[in-house]
Amino acid sequence: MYLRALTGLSERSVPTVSSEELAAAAGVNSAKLRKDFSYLGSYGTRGVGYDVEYLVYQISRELGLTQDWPVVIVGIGNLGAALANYGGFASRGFRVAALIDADPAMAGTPVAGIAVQHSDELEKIISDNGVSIGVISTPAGAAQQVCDRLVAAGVTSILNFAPTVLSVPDGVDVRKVDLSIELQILAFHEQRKAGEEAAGNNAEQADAPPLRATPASRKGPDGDVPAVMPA
Amino acid sequence: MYLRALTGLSERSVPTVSSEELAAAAGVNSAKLRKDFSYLGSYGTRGVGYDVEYLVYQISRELGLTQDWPVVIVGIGNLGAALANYGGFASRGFRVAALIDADPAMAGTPVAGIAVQHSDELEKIISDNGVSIGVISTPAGAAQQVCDRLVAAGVTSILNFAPTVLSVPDGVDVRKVDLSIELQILAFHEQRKAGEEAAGNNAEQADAPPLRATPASRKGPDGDVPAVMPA
DNA sequence: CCCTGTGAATTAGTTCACAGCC
DNA sequence: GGCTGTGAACTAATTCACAGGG
Repeated sequence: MYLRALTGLSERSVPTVSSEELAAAAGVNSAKLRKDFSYLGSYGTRGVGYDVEYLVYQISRELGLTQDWPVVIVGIGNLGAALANYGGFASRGFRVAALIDADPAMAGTPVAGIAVQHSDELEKIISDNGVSIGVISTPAGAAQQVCDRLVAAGVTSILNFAPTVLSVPDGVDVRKVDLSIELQILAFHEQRKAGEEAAGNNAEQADAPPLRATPASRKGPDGDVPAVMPA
Repeated sequence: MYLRALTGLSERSVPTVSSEELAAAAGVNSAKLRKDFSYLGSYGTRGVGYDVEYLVYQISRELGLTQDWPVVIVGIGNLGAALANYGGFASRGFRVAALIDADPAMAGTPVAGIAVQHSDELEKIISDNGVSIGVISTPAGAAQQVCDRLVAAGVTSILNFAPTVLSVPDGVDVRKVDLSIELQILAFHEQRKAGEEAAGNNAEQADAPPLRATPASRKGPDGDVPAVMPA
């Protein structure tokens, strides 16, 4: 989050920022930002602020983005192709080492400038390129099987776009991206906006989903309107 | 999160779950789950647990997923097409009301069974369909302009896949999806795995990024290894 | 004098532990 | 007897507020 804000400043050639400014850009309290950064080291200058470029580098390094991460994308449908074309990867140290698809007809087709390879080659590709991160954008039915092969071939981190829960052995990380979750969050806020005819509430881009003031004790079938929760 | 776990149970026709079981499936503590659910009402039965279908419905309703949300997708490249084809939307109450692209050559082309419409029609489509949620999957350069038109036409929630920060008036929600963030998180854990030659650490799919034990006081140029933070 | 870095104070979130109900 | 619902206890996160350096 901080890195994204800093990258923006960097692009606009801003040389330094104060915790106050950067916190505003990132949408957090400045004390929180200073405390967060203090865990990385003392990279600021009292009376001045933080050097943007230096901080970008330090955060990138801490996040492991200064090294080269070869990744493979398995499942080159629309989503796989979109990911292969996604500009944000390269600038973060991610290199698309290979695109893999089970469809023999796809083999050889260039997507984002890289020829798609058949899944028979999966194990060889992983070991030849020393890939430790795999992206799964196959249909749900194929995901677990692909996952098992990736893991057996040595992949230890998996980004799963398929709508299935993957099971993996200990020591392997899986992160699941559900494209509808964000829409659900928007719909939730949207619903609350609509229900705000009564009180004179403030509408903004809050992230917390307020519901009810106290644990409540309703029961029985529904029908009523969402209420209000702590914070 | 709970809803996803419950949907899985529902598909396997499991009639009831205890807080313990559901908590395990969702990866949280059972007391937390019970407290969370208590904010929605008393939907469990002591000695038995929660009725899966009933709970699915109650949570869906609270999240606003039992109503129909027409959405438009603007920018029908690979990503837009992938989103249009994404199965997870329909099951959550999201209905793709229209696909919009600025390229006149795209107009009329069916994507996911829906004919792409030209962006000249944007305002009319929004108002005819009562759309309040828009998805932007255009290139970065077009995003702000599209956003402005959506907002002017009455859209009050925007899901932004373009790699830009959008500015919107008060009362409009924007959520940004950065596909590389999840990869960054994986890379971070991956880096930490690699750096674990020293201590006999436990590797698992932790979500928290541990860094250093105490605010620290290093300075000067880099070169050293990530350290360890609170929890 | 401005702005960082950080203990102390405060606020929020989680877990415990058990009364109460099925 | 088993499991929910929830105050109380505990743990974590955030913010305050200010000493101290540039």
